[in-house]
Amino acid sequence: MDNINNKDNNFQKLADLLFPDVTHTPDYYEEKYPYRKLPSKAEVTRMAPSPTGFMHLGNLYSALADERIAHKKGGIFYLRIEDTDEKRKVDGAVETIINVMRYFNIEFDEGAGFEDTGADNAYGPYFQRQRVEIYHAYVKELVKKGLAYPCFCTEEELEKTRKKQDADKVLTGYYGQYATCRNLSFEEAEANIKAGREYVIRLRSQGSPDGEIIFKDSIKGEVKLPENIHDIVLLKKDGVPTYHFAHAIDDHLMRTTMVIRGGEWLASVPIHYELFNVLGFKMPAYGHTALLMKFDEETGGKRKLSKRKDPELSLDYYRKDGYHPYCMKVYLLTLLNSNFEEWHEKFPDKDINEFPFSVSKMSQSGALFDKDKLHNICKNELSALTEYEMYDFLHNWAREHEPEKCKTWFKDKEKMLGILRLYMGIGMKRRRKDFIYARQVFALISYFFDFEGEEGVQEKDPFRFNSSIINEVLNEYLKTYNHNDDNTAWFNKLKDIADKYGFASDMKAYKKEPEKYKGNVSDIAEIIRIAITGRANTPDLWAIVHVMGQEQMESRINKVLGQQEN
RNA sequence: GGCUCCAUGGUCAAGCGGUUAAGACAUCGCCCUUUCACGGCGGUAACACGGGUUCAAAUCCCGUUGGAGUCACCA
Repeated sequence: MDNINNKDNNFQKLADLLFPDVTHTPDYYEEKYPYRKLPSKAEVTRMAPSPTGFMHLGNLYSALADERIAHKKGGIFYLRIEDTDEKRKVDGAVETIINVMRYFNIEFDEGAGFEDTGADNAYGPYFQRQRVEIYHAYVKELVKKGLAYPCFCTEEELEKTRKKQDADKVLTGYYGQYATCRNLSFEEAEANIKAGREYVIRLRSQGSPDGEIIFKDSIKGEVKLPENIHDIVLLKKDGVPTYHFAHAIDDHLMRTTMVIRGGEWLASVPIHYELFNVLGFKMPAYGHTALLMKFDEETGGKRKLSKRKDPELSLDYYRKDGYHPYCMKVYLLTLLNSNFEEWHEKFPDKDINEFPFSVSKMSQSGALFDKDKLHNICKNELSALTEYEMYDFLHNWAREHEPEKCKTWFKDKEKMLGILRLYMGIGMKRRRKDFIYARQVFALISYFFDFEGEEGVQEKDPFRFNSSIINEVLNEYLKTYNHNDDNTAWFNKLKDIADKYGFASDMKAYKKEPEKYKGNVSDIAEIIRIAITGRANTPDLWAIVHVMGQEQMESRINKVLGQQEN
């Protein structure tokens, strides 16, 4: 009995030695951060990035899930910055994160960066580095209970035992008999500290090697995992917590009810399980999302998105190319909830935020990022905009990414609107679907503007006839052209050209006996189209000429005629 | 390698013991069309393999194989 008391006493002494300045107890914080008063079923979720400022599609993917889960039932979605690793810090990252999320229409209710915005922010601070005294209070408590201890092992020593474990083919790590600092006496620890040796604080794991936990994941269902037996690091030598420990404290104190995170975290659930247990916290619900995958050209297989290897999947990239945020959201939602696509098609006019998002409908296996699908969605969504919305979207994008064109192309608003109407098929029976993203749109319509600088014919859309035919057709076209012709009269002239040079003006006749002709009226139109626009695919030619004007059209054709003669 | 998760067409996916195995993207063909598109119709194409359980298996169980994730004083 004396022995036990003595031991407890030593833990208390150790705790005071380690954390002489910690005055608050866990109870203080429990009271300071009470349970949130929220409607029933409302979830509290969060996004918790490290402040590198780099975000890729995968981050948006799970942030969107978090946001939907919180906001569909009046919950809270907040931003916490996990800046415990000094090396990862990048200036301005928080602003970047908030701005990127805002670009995609994902708003936080509170958190980092919202200190002066009138948000409640009652559960802050939201930067982990500003929370060290909180972490210390809890660690001190653990030390006092004998559930944590200082470890003085150096990196070299750790490396040495790891190698030995490897050689012996046993589990690597700091646990059991390998956890040498576990049983240091108070006096030894005290001597080490007085000698100025650096140390970390480790958990004294209570797990057993053949223990098993059954964990219920909101997405994956029941998962059997081995108990944690590692004496994991709680506080690094600079006194800052590791991710695991900070996660337990923060999500408990910030009263998070559901943690949606990437599947790469599933393997550390046993650690979190023990941590919550040892701290006396109730675990939040967890949903481990399937990772968004990418086809790897090198290996010919799938792998998770990597920020180093896939810069083209960074959210910045999508902004730079001018993908409309709404389209991105629709795409991600179709990946996130398999029934979304159907719902969206059924109720195209409903706000996508009204979709009953469901965690249980989330995919189990990793979806391959599919650019074709994204583009298809972009085409569809963009074709539903008005020309004015499109104008504003392009204008805003250009202001940031194409400042030159922003000045020149948008000088004549009516002209630009005319082009957009033409390309979007506004006023036609059906909308066209040519537009995918801003940069692509600019490339599509460039011939209306960069007329002088650009060469006539783009390589991928070359003429399919020889130059003498092209010359004949173009010359005849210019000769007979009358800017006052209406669409029908204009097209009849194309037919005349067809007849004159051995092309079929009647499609049905052509189909019956194609060998009798050089081609058909469609080929005539193609030649003229390519000459004027440099492209084989454009909207109605007559309309194009009436937006660009006769002069520009003629100048363009003459230029091609000049090239053909050389 | 240990542990874990996953496995339906090229891609995303419905499917929860009995289906002609949906749908979307991509692809191909036809139709519509005075040119480009849009649109309409149709085609090709899948339950990884092997054992069970069952009257009946894509569906449940066990193995195999394959893919992915993770094993830090990074998150």
